[in-house]
This record gives sequence, structure tokens and C-alpha cells, in this order.
Amino acid sequence: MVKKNDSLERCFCDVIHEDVVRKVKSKMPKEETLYDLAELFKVFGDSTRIKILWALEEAEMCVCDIAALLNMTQSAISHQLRVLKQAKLVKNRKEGKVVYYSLDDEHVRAIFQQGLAHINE
Amino acid sequence: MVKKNDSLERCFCDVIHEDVVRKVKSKMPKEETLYDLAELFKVFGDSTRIKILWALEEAEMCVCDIAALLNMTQSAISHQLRVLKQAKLVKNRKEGKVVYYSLDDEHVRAIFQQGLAHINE
DNA sequence: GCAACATATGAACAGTTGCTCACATATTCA
DNA sequence: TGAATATGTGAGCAACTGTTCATATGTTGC
Repeated sequence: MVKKNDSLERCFCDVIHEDVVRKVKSKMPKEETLYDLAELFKVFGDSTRIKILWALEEAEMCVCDIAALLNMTQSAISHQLRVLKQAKLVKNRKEGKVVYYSLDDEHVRAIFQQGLAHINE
Repeated sequence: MVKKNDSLERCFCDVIHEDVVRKVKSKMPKEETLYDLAELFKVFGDSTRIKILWALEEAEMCVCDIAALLNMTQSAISHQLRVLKQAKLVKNRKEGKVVYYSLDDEHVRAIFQQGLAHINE
């Protein structure tokens, strides 16, 4: 295949569609924004975390409650809650030994709804 | 730690919060639904696929156009388009040698918007 | 202080993912 | 038919992910 730039192989479509590609390129958000968006959806891309978020939408719960609800170990839940907290999707408050987690974002429900709308097509 | 059922360790919170856990459990969607939801978001959880979807929101494009736009190999893009198509997020039409891809879902924009809303907090 | 409890965390391990590379398939045109 | 073009795909691989296990941290009540 013909080399048309210094790094990657190209096809002739690029030349034909050059204006379209340039237009789309100019409208793309910043690389960093798209990366952050992917990182956010990556957090949603695990069924354990989805379950935790869905549960916390119903009620504030402590770590072992969630573990019992999902029939998983406390350790596994704790690890996932850490991921969710880093993504600023959940927050927690401490009451003695017990740490209660709750949702920290009003978009979670909307994101779930849109996702479900796609699945139920 | 005390064994309180046949499979997993439990804490005493479960007993105290038993009613809350049961209430939440009764309100949870089907296991399968939550799994499918996670699978969908997993598709959104990669910056290459996010970029492709964002690009296709602007214009229908062929494989090599997308490859040129994102400065990636045709093969890498083709692999990812396959994933997006299996998730029913994109569709394609063939015109001679060239295969044009476009969005196949009206929820993509809404999902992106909600994701961005969370990021820009 | 110490025993019991609730949670957090690091290491390890198996399973998954996204890219590259080589090659297959499909279409056009001379 | 055969060369050129555009796309699809399987194998291989380095990197990442989610769980388990052992253990650490922090809190309560005696």
C-alpha cells in the first residue's frame, strides 16, 4: 500500500473525503475530554459497580450491607467503592465503625435510563 | 469472623439493616438487565470508540477516513467498528469497495451529554 | 490494654482487552 | 484474468482489570 504520510498508511478515500474529514476534525472535542469521558464510562462498564450504583440509588448503605445484597465479599465491594469514589460517583460518611455510602451524582439515573433505552430497542 | 450463612462471611450490620437490604433487593432490576447495561457501557469505555462515535455523530465516514482522522491503522479501526456494530451503535452501507459507517442510535448523544455533565462538575 | 468488629489495602493471579501483523476477502478496472 | 484498492479477521502480545487472600487500620466496649 502506498505511503502517503510519514507515519501511517493511507487510502485514497482520504483525498476524496478530505473536506469531510477536516470538518469533522475541527468539530471534535479536546483529546483530553474524550479520554475523560471514556474513563467515566469505563467505571460504568462493570456489572458489580452497576449493581452498587443501582442499589445506592435506592438507599444509603454500609459496605457489608452491599456485600450481603450482592452476595460478594466485603473486600471486593470495598475495592469497587474506591473506584466509584475516585470517579466522584459515590460519597461516604462514617458513623463509628460503619461507613455509609451514597450516590454523589444526579446524572447516574439519567445515564442508566439512556442506556436502558438503547438496550430495550 | 463469624460465619452466618453457608457461603459468605457476614457482619452484624446485615441484621440491623436487614429490612433496608431486603427493600433494595426487591427493587433491583434483573441480573441480566444490569449485566447488559454494563456490557453497553463497556463499549463506551474506550477512547478510540468514543472518538469514532463522536466523529460519526458529525458525518457518515468510511473506515479509512476514520483511520486518517484518528491517526490509527485501518485494522485497529475495523476491529473497533466491529465491536460498535455488535453493540448496535453503528450501522454500515457498502458502496463498491468502500464501506460507510454511521450512527445507529439516537441515545448516543444523550449518553455523551450526561457523561460530560458529570465530568464538568 | 485487648478482643471483636467494620473497613481498607497491597500482592498475586486469572481473565480480558486493544493493538499490531500477516493474510484473507471483496470490489473495480484495465 | 490480474493488479490495485478497501475492508475484515485470526493469532499473538503487552497492558489492564476484578477478585481473592492475608493483613493493616480504625473504632467500640469491656
